[in-house]
Amino acid sequence: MLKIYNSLAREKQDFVPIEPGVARMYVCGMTVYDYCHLGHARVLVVFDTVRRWLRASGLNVTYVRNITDIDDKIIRRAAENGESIGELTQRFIDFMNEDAAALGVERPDFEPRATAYVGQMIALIAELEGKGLAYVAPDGDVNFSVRSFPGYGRLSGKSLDDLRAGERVEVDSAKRDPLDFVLWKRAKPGEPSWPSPWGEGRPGWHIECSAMSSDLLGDHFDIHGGGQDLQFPHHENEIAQSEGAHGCQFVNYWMHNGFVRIDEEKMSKSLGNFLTIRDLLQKYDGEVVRFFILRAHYRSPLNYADTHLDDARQGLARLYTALRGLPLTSEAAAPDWNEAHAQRFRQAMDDDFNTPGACAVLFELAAEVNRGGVNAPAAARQLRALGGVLGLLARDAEAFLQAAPVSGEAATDALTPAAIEAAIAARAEAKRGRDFAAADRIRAELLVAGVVLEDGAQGTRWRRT
RNA sequence: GGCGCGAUAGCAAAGCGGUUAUGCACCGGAUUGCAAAUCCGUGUAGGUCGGUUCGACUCCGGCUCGCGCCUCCA
Repeated sequence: MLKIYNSLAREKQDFVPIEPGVARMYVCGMTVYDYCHLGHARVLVVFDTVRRWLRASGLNVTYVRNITDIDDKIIRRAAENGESIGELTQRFIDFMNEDAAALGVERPDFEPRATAYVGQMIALIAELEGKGLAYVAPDGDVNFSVRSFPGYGRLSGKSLDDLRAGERVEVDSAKRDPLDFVLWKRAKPGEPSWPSPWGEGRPGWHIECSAMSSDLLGDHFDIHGGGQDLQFPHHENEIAQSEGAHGCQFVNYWMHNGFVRIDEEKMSKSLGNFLTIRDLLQKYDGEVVRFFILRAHYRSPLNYADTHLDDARQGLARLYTALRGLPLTSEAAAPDWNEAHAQRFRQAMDDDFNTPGACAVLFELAAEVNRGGVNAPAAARQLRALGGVLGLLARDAEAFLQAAPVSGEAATDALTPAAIEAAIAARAEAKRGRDFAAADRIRAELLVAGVVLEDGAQGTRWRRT
């Protein structure tokens, strides 16, 4: 039985889908005005893995991840660049898709763009206005009235009075309560706008997700995910909008992934430690990055450091080493769920997506393979199959182990496979003449170039460090 | 100020009231011309003080330290 930590209940709960055999999930995606960073990578990978596990559990999953393609930052960035909003957002949507693919993230079933759902947003706002939950402020914006929605603060565990007492809530005279938030922004000159019952304007951020999720998944669905930082106010506001408008429960299970830190410091542009996925892929294989993310539990903080990525690379290399010689089948094979390792794997994943525990099982399988014996071939197939459930180990083992650096200095200097094979042949010749000094010199030179040799019964194999 | 989370061996990271997590690194052995890879093995844990218990890393409480949200943010 799958258990999910539900942020709403603040405890692990059995996952019971609304419709038996079906899981509907929505995850807050990117605002597309810049490159995706490591924090985005974590949301991408974590919920991709959630989706894969739900599917492996036999559920028919519908996965929606939205794209915010209209917002203050986008408008500003496009103006700075002197390009249209459409050009800017499309470019970064393409980059996002490239980055996600490098991390082994599958495309969601739906990737709705906010600008394609303005009609639904207007309808939703009108609904809220009709129910007395929204009002037109003196400045022309339409705001949501948090005081009119009982239960506001339930997800974040905040009470309106506590929030009001806080000093960081900005006082805005146009709002009846400082916590009220904008549903519809009145157009300013030169900004993109849409016609509405409240005049020309554009939607607020929070209303997007309420409109797109109910349109694609219904007014009540199973799982809603996102980064921890969205719990308040974004998700709190989504609940207020959706439940306020529809009068029914919005989401059954709320999932929030933890933050990424860099060298024990919060990742931020001002500290200059802001890592984009692109930067990271210069140094590390996308699958290594994915493995790094999955080796920590999704709710824990994840600290980035080069040494941790190096560790992840070494670990993944161990798994791939165990898969050497296993032919790659065109169809991803399903695991044998009756087998002991698979059962432990399932137990871990069923416990709130305990991917570190699941990875441990992968290593146990690798040891089983390496030990040899009659069970080794089955263990290798099982290793590949269970890895596949996590979106890992889908490549040919030698291809992974011999993969050259993608870019940067290391890529330019990297020896070609042909050069390496030539060196190996020269070394074999030296060995035949029992000139071990010459053979060792060749091996040492290759090692300096990042190539390790392994002499085996069937000749010499190589891999990159 | 309000609300919440965490502290596990050199590093990373899980489960678990009594029996090996796991990975990286390290050490010993096997293997190898020597290595590498692999196997076998040893060692290194559970912030601190107290409580519950026959027994606690695991439950409860205090303390210390670290972190997050309360503002756009994955």
